[in-house]
Amino acid sequence: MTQAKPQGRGLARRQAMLDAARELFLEKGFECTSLTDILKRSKGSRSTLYEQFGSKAGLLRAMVEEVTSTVWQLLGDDSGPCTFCEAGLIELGRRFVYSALAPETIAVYRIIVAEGHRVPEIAEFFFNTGPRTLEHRLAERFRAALSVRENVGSPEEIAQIYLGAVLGDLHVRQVLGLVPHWSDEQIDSHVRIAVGIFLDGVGRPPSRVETISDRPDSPKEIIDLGSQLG
Amino acid sequence: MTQAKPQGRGLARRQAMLDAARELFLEKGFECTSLTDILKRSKGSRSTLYEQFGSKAGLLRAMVEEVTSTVWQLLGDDSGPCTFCEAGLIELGRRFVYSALAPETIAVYRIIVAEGHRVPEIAEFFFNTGPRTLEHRLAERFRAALSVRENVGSPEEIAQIYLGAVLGDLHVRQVLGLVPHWSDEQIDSHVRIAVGIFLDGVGRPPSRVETISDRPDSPKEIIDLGSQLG
DNA sequence: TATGCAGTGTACCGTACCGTACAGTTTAGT
DNA sequence: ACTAAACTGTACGGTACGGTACACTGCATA
Repeated sequence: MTQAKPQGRGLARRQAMLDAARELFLEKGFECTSLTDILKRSKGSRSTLYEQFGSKAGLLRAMVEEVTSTVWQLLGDDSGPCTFCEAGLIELGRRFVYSALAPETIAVYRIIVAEGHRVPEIAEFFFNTGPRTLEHRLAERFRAALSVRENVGSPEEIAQIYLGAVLGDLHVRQVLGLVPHWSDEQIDSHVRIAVGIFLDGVGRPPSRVETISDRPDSPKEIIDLGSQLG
Repeated sequence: MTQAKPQGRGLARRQAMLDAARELFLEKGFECTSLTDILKRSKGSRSTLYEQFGSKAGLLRAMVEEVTSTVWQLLGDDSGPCTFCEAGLIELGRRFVYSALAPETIAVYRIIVAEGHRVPEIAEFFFNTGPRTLEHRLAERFRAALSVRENVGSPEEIAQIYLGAVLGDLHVRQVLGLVPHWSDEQIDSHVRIAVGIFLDGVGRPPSRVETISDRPDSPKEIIDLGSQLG
């Protein structure tokens, strides 16, 4: 991302300013970063900045698009693992969570949440490039893999629930700054558990249609879920 | 919330200012709302505001605490429906989603995300009062209801996954302003589906231990989930 | 070397806003 | 009715920032 002179001095200055903006927005947020801060770090001049981006919002827009495009790239290639075996769901979930929790993603998310009303289209760009695309790809596969059963909802809804389960509250905690950083082990473990529940469920109270012996693959662990009705 | 003269003029003015601040922060965000705006709406004076709250951040803090305390109140009473039958999980999920998507909650969340670094403790207050408390209550019940099975994680983790699944991406979409408002039917349907998956799962590929005939409660709908390995 | 353009550095303008000060006005208690 | 305190309204200071203007510099080409 930080490389010199793609072509001509102009683009080099543009990139330097984008880099400085990205770093500073990530460190201090958008509002608290002044153009002077950015110029101090990028060694550029005010005139050049306005020539390249037109306004502070223009700079934000360019920076968000750059970060968004690169951070979700992991999810773009279908050449990954198999998608709907358990291992595939785990690997996909891992990639999604890593992308969603990357510091750049979190910073961009913070900025969009705060400034979204001023530059509305960037929120759409962010969400469409990331979660929405993934949801669609997942839903497509789900549609092919699952014949619909009543009360189970559309493939899109199932995909949304899968992503929600896999992400849990990791994202909220990160965005609110309640956690310094999640370790790889924590993420892996969380995703693994979520996928397990997504596939098998935690088990239904025995007072319903099924009996324990109806589920020979996991008999003991759902023993008294139903006795808790309070 | 908007009532006159709890006791003395002071508290009345304080409440009027809090109300105006809540409304305006909700409409325009924190940064874009000036004290002049608030004073214009609350009919109060600048001096009184500083006497009551000390600073703009103090006003924010008071407003966030008020909203947070009231909006999660729905979740506070255990006298609700049974907690772990399917109906109970659905009802609890509904309440959680409604609280999380309430306009006041969304607005407060936006503000905290944007200004959290300036007033760090309010983010903690928000999360602890809402999701964290609920997670703990859920986990406690889960611990009692489920005997642990290997690879399934702690009750806390299961609770987090439950909340994540139930919320799906509704919250993100709302926060990013991509949706005007969710209808009650949409929320109800989403929660119902999520709880279904949480309890039963979507079904595991037949290439694993179980066979189709092992799950007589939902035989047809999981036919070729495994054939999709990419 | 001469020329022109791209980029630089800085000074400046207008504006918006937080926070304070202060004189005037309303309310409540005696 | 008198007085003290609470509240109002406004004006002002200080500051920070976005955006513009403009003179200056360095590099590349003819």
